[in-house]
Amino acid sequence: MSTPKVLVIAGPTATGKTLLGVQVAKAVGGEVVSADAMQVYKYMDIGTAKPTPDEMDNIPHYMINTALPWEDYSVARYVREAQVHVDDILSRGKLPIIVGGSGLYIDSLLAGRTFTARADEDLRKTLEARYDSIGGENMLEELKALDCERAEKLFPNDKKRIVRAFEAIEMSGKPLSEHDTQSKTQPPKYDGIKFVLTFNDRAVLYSRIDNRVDLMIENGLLQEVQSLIDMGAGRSGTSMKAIGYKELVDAAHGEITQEAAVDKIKRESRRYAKRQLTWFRRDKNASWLTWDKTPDINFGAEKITGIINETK
RNA sequence: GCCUCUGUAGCUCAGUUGGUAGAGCAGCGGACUGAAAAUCCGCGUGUCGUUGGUUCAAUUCCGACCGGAGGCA
Repeated sequence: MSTPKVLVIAGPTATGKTLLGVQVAKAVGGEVVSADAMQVYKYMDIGTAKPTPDEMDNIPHYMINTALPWEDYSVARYVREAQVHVDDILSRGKLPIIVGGSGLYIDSLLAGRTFTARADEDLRKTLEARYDSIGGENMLEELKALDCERAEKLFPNDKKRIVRAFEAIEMSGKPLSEHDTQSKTQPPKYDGIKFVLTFNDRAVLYSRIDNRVDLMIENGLLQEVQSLIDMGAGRSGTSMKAIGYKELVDAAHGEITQEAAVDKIKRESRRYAKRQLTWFRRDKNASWLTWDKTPDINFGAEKITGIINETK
């Protein structure tokens, strides 16, 4: 049995992924599986640029609104749930189209990765407290004895990953590096035909991002954030770390002005787009679709459709 | 028109008692295996307004010019 083929449309924010995904879906008989770490949250529509029913245009979309903003979410959960949809689409003879900008989610889904369990709240808190009290240097030194390979890749300030490395050992009884190495030997679950969207000129991408943020504000992002606060979405949750939300929550608490918040959202979005590009550049199997001034959806859809039909 | 101040990185500015310059912000590159829109690592990117002069050497001193701010008229 050969590895099933799926289409991937990735790229930084504001490059036309949503529209292109739908158009290709219509052309080849596909359904969209979103790969976006923030669109999974219900009630977060404007700030995550979630596709509207209009934009979806009767093409089924999965992995959107599958979690609540106050829930803990993770790649592991994403992969588990998304796989079910991808397999279901395949079983009906249709093409799964993975559309999104969360590189880790896309790669993990294609690889069919499994993850070592996460710690319960208590263990994590204990590890974090230890990091805070003895410091990153010492913590890394201790990690060397348990998982040298992992420790050498990490920096003292990377609290999140250091804590996670200890946690993984506690939960699985083996070093994280061992798990990673082992997982790399697994054959991929899906064969992704990958496309990455971007702009020829970085400045064009950035000005689109700025415009998009202004539009989000016009469309009521402030109210959306306020209603999330009213619903009790605390600042500590993952969802409220999303760009556009954390800044406006700060503004709602009077810590920064609204104007400063909007500027920061733009800047953070630009940086995020840059990080996304770094991630996708690493993938040598991806084809790039480089727009000039504006996304040429028809051109892109034709090109992708052509390639899909060839590989059938 | 005259006088004073000012012109250094994309922006705000520091600095060189003459030996071609450095901070913050912005920006750029990279990493990433249960928080990933998260988290972390690395990198000054510059005809020092222009043009003459003095000098072994000028971004620095002097002159002129151009641009900006203020004052007097």
